[in-house]
Amino acid sequence: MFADVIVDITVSEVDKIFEYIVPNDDIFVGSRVVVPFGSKKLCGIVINLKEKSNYPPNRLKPIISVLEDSPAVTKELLSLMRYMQKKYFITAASALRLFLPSEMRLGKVKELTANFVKISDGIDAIKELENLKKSAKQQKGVLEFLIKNKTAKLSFLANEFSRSAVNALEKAGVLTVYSEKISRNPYENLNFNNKNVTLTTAQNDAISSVENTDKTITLLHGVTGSGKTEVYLNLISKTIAGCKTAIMLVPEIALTPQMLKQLRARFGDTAAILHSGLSSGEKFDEWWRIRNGEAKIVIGARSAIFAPLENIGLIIIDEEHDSSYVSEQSPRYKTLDIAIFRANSNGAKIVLGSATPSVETYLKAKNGEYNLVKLPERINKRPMPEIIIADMKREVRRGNNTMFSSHLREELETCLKNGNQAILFLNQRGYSKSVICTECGHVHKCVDCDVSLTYHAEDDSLLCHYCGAKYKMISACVECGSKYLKHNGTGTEKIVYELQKMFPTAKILRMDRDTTAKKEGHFKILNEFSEKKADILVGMQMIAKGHDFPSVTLVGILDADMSLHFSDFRSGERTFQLITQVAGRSGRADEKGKVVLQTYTPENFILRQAVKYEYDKMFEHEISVRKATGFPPFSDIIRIMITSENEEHAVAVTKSLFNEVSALRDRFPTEFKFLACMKSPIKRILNKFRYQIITRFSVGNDELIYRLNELAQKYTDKTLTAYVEVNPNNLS
DNA sequence: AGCACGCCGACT
DNA sequence: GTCGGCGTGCTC
Repeated sequence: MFADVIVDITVSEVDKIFEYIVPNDDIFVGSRVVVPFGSKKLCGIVINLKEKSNYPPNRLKPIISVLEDSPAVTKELLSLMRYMQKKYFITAASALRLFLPSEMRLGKVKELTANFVKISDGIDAIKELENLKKSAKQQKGVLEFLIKNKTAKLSFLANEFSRSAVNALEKAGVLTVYSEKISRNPYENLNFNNKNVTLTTAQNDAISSVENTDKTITLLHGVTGSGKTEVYLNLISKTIAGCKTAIMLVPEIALTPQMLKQLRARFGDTAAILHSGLSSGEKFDEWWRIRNGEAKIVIGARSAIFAPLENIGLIIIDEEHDSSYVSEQSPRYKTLDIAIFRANSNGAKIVLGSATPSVETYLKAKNGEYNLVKLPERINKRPMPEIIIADMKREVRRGNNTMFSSHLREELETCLKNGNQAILFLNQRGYSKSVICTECGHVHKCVDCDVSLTYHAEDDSLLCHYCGAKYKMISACVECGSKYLKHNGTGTEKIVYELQKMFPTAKILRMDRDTTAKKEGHFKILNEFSEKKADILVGMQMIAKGHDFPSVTLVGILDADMSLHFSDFRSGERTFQLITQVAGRSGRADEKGKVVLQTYTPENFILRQAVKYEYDKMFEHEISVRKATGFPPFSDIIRIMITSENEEHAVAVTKSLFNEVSALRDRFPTEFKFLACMKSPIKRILNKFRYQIITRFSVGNDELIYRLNELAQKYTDKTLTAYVEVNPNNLS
């Protein structure tokens, strides 16, 4: 027998099938194997078994070994691999890597073992207990425990009683110490409290709508606090009861623990967690629990969509509008594409949940392509928090040049006086956005990127937020030597500093990438805040996502304009989503929440709708603009990005690529709506110059996208990369 | 991606 | 005369 094998090398030159001789019969399609490849041994996946080979028999080599008794990759995932290969122009090997924990590359499988203790065979433990010396209290304890529980972890016994007591008993032959494979259990110290909830009529209606629709995808449009999570949990419960499995995706790793908590409370160990933040060992163990059917529910961030579940009945994508569902680095896949593929091959349903769906999704729901379900009211009919606009132009006119409007200041005072908590939101980390010389106007930039450096007061450094480079703070301008440097733009660090001056006794916490860098950093800060150990939490977008703080009564959005005037066709809807999400953090318990939204453009249409929670009006407005301008969802924006350390080379390649794409446009004139080439807005990152060709054409023209990919690949070599992005999240 | 094979310059 | 530079091409 012969096997078609994909070897674990992710370059396009080796993206083909290699044939091997199968030495014995314990092999399946999807099995992981070790094969000789040139002068090396490599790991590979069997994608086909056959009786005949096309390759010269004298050059065929045999498979060295089969790594597991059962196939690691299911047939469904193998066909997903082929789908992704075509759709995203990626190698089979890089698709397969998404399906397997990284532990399983190179065949370096580590299993975690622990030492266990049991009563030795043929020993009468009760008798031994009587024979113990009266002084041997610890040994007595160990024996009694083992009589009750049969086995125990050595580390547990050593801790609870004493290591020497166990040693003594082992020496006497009463106990045996043995080692056994164990599963790591991520978040095992989460405590679960199962509360029984009665569903509202709206929630029940939503559930039956998902169950009864003949459409694959349901959009669950529920305002913040409308109880979407309960709907998810019930749908999962019904899926499991029907002997099927479920995947639940949340936008951020930081949100998985609290979701897992709720799933474990209800479903126990059948819930598994899968995301890139787990240690590789944890990931490996959870992956196998899913693969062998022990776990039937998978919770995770984007990559959990590749969970090795079989017989999937339900896929939930919570906060579907979130940009994290699109992978920005290669392989650039869209989570919904994958979800639809898997739903189709399993006969599963997809539920997209959001308070502020992306306009693309909402349009499809309104057009009847998706089933649309609404949860228009908050649980217990709590009112939505009141959003007050603070006009910062007027503040400036009154001589207030701080980041705090008088309105926000007053609200903060009342909030603190009443012993409540506040959250302040700002989308800029660090102390100041940039450092500028007041004499010559030079802005200090990163050596490798065309990006201004952000000052971080914490360690008196300048940080590049694109490549992560860290520099010592300068004392004089590098251009003219002037000592008069000015900080431009305010970041979270500076906000904390100024807040502390305003409210000297208040305890303030800051949450951004800098303070959460350590493992479980999120947890620590959020816990501290929810335990009311701090009065004010200052942070970036991450604090806006799904965390519940019952005593928060005030939310301040310090700079609502920052995202609004971002030069991106999605900035309007993004701003609306952000405001709604942040506002949702306020007034969760009995007290009504308030939101102060600071802006220099209070007349802006999007802001005025956000204040009234008028999602539909925002949608109508956005969709009419997109229709008039031919932007998504009425077209796909395709960007070909050309990056190289050699600028001339990049320019030359951009030109020839542009000519080729132009020729393509001339052949399909009705498809193309726009075509241009230009320098990228950030023209250099990590010492690579960035040029781009931007085009818009008819929605879903996979054929054309494939051709552009072919063109881009043709120009890619060691010194230059060209790649295609479809509807990228940002165009910088 | 590795790695071997292979053809030209600086050295003991 | 030999060591080694990294260009080119192959891996079932």
